[in-house]
Amino acid sequence: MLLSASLELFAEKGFHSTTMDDIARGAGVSKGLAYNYFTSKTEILSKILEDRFSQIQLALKDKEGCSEPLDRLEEIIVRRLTHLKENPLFYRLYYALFLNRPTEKILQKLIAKTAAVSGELTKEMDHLFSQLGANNSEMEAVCFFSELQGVAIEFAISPKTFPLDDIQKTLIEKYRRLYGNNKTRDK
Amino acid sequence: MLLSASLELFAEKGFHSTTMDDIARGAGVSKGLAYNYFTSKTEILSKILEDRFSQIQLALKDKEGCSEPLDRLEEIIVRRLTHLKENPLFYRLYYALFLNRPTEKILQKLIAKTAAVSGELTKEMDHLFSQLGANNSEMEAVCFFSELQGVAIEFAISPKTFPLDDIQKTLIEKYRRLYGNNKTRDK
Amino acid sequence: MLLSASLELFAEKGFHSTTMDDIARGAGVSKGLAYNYFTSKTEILSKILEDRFSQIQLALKDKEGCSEPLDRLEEIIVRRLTHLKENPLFYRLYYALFLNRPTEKILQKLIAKTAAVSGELTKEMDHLFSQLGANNSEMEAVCFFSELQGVAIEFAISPKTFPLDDIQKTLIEKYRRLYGNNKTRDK
Amino acid sequence: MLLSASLELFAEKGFHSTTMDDIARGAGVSKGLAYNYFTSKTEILSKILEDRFSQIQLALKDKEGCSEPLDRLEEIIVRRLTHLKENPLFYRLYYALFLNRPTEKILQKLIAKTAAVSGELTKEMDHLFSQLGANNSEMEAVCFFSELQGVAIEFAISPKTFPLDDIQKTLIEKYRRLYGNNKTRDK
DNA sequence: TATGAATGAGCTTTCATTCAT
DNA sequence: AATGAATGAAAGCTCATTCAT
Repeated sequence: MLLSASLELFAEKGFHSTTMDDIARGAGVSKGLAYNYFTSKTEILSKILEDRFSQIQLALKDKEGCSEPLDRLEEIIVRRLTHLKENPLFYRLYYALFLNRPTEKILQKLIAKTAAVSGELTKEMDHLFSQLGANNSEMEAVCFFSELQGVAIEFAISPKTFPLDDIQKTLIEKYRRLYGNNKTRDK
Repeated sequence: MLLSASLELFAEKGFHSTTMDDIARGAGVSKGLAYNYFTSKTEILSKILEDRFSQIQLALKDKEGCSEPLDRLEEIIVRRLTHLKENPLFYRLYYALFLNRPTEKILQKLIAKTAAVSGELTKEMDHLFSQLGANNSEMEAVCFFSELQGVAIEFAISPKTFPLDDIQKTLIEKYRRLYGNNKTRDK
Repeated sequence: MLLSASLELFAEKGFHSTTMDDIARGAGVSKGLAYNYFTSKTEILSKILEDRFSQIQLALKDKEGCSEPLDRLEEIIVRRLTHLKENPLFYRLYYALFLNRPTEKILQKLIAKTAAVSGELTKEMDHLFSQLGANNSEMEAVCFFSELQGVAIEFAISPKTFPLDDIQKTLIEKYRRLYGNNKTRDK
Repeated sequence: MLLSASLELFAEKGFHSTTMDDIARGAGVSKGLAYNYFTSKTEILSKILEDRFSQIQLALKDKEGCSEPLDRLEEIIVRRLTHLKENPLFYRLYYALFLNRPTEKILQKLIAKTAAVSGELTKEMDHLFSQLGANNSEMEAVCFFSELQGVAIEFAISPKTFPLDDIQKTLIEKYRRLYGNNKTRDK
């Protein structure tokens, strides 16, 4: 309860503009009780990040099914955007943290961790794009990753108005058009 | 001087984590003098935003040259990413502000303004994509915009390591492949 | 149990640095239960003081035996230092309280009481020293009292390393040498 | 100014019972300004200790003059009690700290330092007492040291009523009587 | 009798802002 | 135009005390 109230406030107002009074009020408890559960405001933030972090890893990892590369690409897009759709607040907070790197050691570690995961994912995409016959699969992977990130951020900023489902379709279609013919071409 | 020092600090540490002492020290002036130039820390931020804002409008507006749609698309990408490359700090600050909406009225207005400009741009892109024969030109425009945003943010976060030039090429090539044949098809 | 745990903690960390959590944990009971026995943290402290206070009075009072003044002096030294050796924690707490006078009324009263007892004791010593032929028996008494106090504090601070037994011997010998010959001289 | 106000308050009420508001009010400045001078309440305390510490070392060190041992003993007593008379508040604070060892690292170090100095002094006294022909010069030194400490504490607790000058005389006379005849005896 | 979750007053500390110089 | 000492409101956090169970 406290964590979800905090997430909402952190995402909306930012970590620093959110006071412990805000959090306590938001969670319907006293400030003192909040400090029974967590030792500091920073710890609340890091717990939020940790909690979702494992989820994200599970949700986003390419399951390396035996399916076609293009299907896997689609699957990756869908999985990522679905997770995004279910956690808009978290992603908003997460990207905000990324943008102005916190000074706290713990948070820096967590952020570094997620960056490492993104790096891995990009490598996997690299492989996938090379399978799809991309000229420069590495750049293609980075580009793809940034693209998804961009969509994620736009949605995170205005989850109510951003047409995520349509964008998802558009994205998938785009990549199908880009790489759908390669194989036939190769033949 | 004061504005550029502030921009650097705001971008790096975030608005709230930057103190007026930091700013004064960074600009090599006294705190008192800073308050002769600006009435508040918030005003410094809003001046930074305003200053760049006109630039951005000039730099990014589609000049509606008579050239081919595909060339115009390329031009838009290049112009935007060039501007980004020249102002990484500003973009980092800008996106951070977008992510945790400030409570100050002035800042909210400025943000709303830039959002409006983005909206216009998206409309223009809509038109462009329809010229290019996109099925759903509106979504295509939003998607394109998000894509650029994503690249921008990735670069803003790590301007030294992100391969912006390569990504630019990749992006352009991608769109050329996506829409390059449409016309011939139409013929 | 609660009182002895409290004494240990108060003596070691000081009254203010000891929390009710510390006390409850130290005594192996819940915080709530501690408040069933005592109405406040201050009350715990005052009960500790009161409890030992009667002991002290009994233990230290000069029994005015019919023995020789010098023997009585020795007896007083022994009695006091023995009591000290058996209650190092209490003395440490007691002297600490004396040094920074607490603001609570109850504690002030208790401290005033013990001061009164010390005053009485000093008077008795005055009498004793005049029997022993001291020039300025009153100052001698105060001096003696301070001396014992000093030894007590040194021992209270580091009960494990301070050589109390040897010091006791030294003290006794010292006073025997100081006043041992007086009588014979007087003869 | 701030340091002396703090010393007064710390000595009177104890470190923990003194708030930064008390200190600021006592020094006639705002709380904020106090934090311009010192980074924390603990730092104020440690500065007080450090400041006086060098004084104490200078004031108390046995100058090892060529004079007679007994004269040197007297000199040591006089020097110490004079310094005490001039800094009653400091000594009160100092002894209080000694009694309930603070948890802060810096303070512990300072206290350890002073303890080391006391140790040295005791060694010097050991030497002096052996010169004076004491049976057990080490214990005699410890005893002497405790004695002075006891007088110091009594005075520190009630500087207005404790007859320090008379006690000083009494002490000196006592030691003269104890060791004054030794030499002649030896002859 | 016994618990520990819950409270809130009060503490230390920070920092945007002011102002005497 | 320029300084930085000074302010005070507000933040994070602690802990004696209460209370539902």
